[in-house]
Amino acid sequence: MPTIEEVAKLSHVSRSTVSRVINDDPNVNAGTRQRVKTVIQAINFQPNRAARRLAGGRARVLGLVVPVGVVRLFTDPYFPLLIQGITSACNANDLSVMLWLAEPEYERRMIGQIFQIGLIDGLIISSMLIDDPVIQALMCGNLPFVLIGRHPSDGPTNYVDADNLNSAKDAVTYLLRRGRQRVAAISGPQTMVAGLDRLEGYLAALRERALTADPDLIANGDFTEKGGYEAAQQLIPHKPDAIFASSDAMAIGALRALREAGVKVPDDVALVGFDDIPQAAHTEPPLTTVRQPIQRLGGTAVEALIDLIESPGSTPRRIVLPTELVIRASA
Amino acid sequence: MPTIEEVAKLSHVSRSTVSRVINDDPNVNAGTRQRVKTVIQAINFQPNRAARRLAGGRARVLGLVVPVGVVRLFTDPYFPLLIQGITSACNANDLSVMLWLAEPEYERRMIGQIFQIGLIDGLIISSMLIDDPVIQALMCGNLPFVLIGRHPSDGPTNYVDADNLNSAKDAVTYLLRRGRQRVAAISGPQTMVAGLDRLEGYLAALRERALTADPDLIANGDFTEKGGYEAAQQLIPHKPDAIFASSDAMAIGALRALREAGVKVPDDVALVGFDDIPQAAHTEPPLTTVRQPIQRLGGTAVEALIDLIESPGSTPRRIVLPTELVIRASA
DNA sequence: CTGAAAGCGCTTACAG
DNA sequence: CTGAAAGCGCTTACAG
Repeated sequence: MPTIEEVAKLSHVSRSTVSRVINDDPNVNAGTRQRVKTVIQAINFQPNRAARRLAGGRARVLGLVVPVGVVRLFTDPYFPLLIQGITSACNANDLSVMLWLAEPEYERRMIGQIFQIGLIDGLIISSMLIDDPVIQALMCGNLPFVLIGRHPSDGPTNYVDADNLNSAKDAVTYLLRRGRQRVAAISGPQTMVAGLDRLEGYLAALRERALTADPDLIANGDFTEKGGYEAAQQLIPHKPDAIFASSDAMAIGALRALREAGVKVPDDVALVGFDDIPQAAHTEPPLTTVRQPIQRLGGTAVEALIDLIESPGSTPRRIVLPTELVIRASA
Repeated sequence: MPTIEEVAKLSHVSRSTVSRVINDDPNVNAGTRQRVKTVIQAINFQPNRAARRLAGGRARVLGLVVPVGVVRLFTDPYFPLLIQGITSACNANDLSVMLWLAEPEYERRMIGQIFQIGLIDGLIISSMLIDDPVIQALMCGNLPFVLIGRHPSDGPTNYVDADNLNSAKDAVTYLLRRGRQRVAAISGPQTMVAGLDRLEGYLAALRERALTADPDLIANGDFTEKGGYEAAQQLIPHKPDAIFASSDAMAIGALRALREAGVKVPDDVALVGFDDIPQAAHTEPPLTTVRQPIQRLGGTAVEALIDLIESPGSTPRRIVLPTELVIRASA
């Protein structure tokens, strides 16, 4: 495995100069730079990341924390897509990814690892619970990090998020405009900001039309198919004529409950989901839903993090990406 | 961030001794060890992995290469489950995971990275093409690696695999025993060992009963739903009374083709899949299929790799995990 | 624009 | 059982 020392020898310069070339330091004579680059190519030199990091440079490695159990990981296409978006952006930027899937049993140890591992330049964290201790700890440390999904704290947290509130509001407004009178909501878990914001969007849409929210028309789900199914069962006796589900998985569960209850979609009850997962196009009837730019969310997070690593201490990055209401047959 | 130096100072020993304690070197006096451990606890010291690795020790980081595009990554629950199994085993062993999702455009660069990054102790690679250059390169290098899915080379490669050949053979034998006369196969891509082995199992089952394989009853798929759909369409005119599909995704595609052609499953055509993905239980009719222990595959790979890192140069590890034929309604 | 030197935080012979 | 020293492969002031 070639080292910087060998490159230096072969190109008749010092290690310092080779290091400058590697790091694109402008203070190198063009000819020298060319010579060094040729040697690097020739012997296929790649700087050792561990050494680089240790010496105070960048390892060019990002950490990614995905704190969900198996069930959601493979139930919900959100995560593969997100991981894909992140990986893709990292590849494009010559960065590697270190993945932590948080399992509750190991969470404490994981927190320790992530900080002190000394191996990563920054961290991306997806869908944390609002009061997750990891975020608290991170805010006290000095490792740059970007959240996927905004964090409600006042601190200078950096995040990238879909515009959950406004998309939910738009979706519900759409139902209202189409003449629906009793629009119900199946909310996501209120321990996650996405759950909170989507419900808030629902309420905002009602408020805008001076409608009062009916507690009987709001049922709690947990973003899963099963949760949506049960929530819909709870809702049906109260005769909604539309349901806004905070996730497609829950919408699909609701669809099942409605079918079982003999309720026609969209004739009796219009149904709108959130996410636009692949199955959404293949339900019966196909689901009208809010499309999140999941991969772009991941890519944008990587870019924000790179930015943050390169210019720390600048103003917090808080990026909100727009969504799109995909109208199919269910509403 | 505490360093080994501080631990040494606080416990009144040298850095060497602290290092020995960290690395469970038996040559440390019990009292000293206790004292050092107490200090480590007290200041929450975690050794810097980059430094450790650089100094010749272990970073306690494994690399994971998953060379598939988005489509398969989120179409196929195989990968999330595998990643989960690997992560889980790593957590249990205090190891971190570095993930590379190989995108074709970056594959060459990725290969370079993986070797020379100097950041990982070993590598797990899943579902490589048979002639993938990464494996060639890896065999020449000196980074310990374990394949998920066997490699047909003669070299001393280490792998963990499901028993694809025998499971496929058993599945087909099951169809034959139930009196099916014209058992067709939808094969996986023949550029992957799993595709190869499962087809080989099909052929072996026929051979065992002294039946000749009919080329018209073998159609090529690519492990996707679409591929299975098209393969089945190709098969139907040749009147099979059973189909063995090399993956559930393909079986689901075949089911759709059969339904569209008005062919009844299992009455007219019995259908067996492979994988036992979650949807398999919810098709109409529910799918009889071969269940792979995907998570265990991942966990076993981690253990084999740890083993390999700790005792390099020992005999190659080639572990084949048994599967299970899950009988539902389709055959 | 370039090089010599110190240092990042560890591990590992070596000597005792 | 323990410590002093060298070294892993880089980066980064510092001096020129």
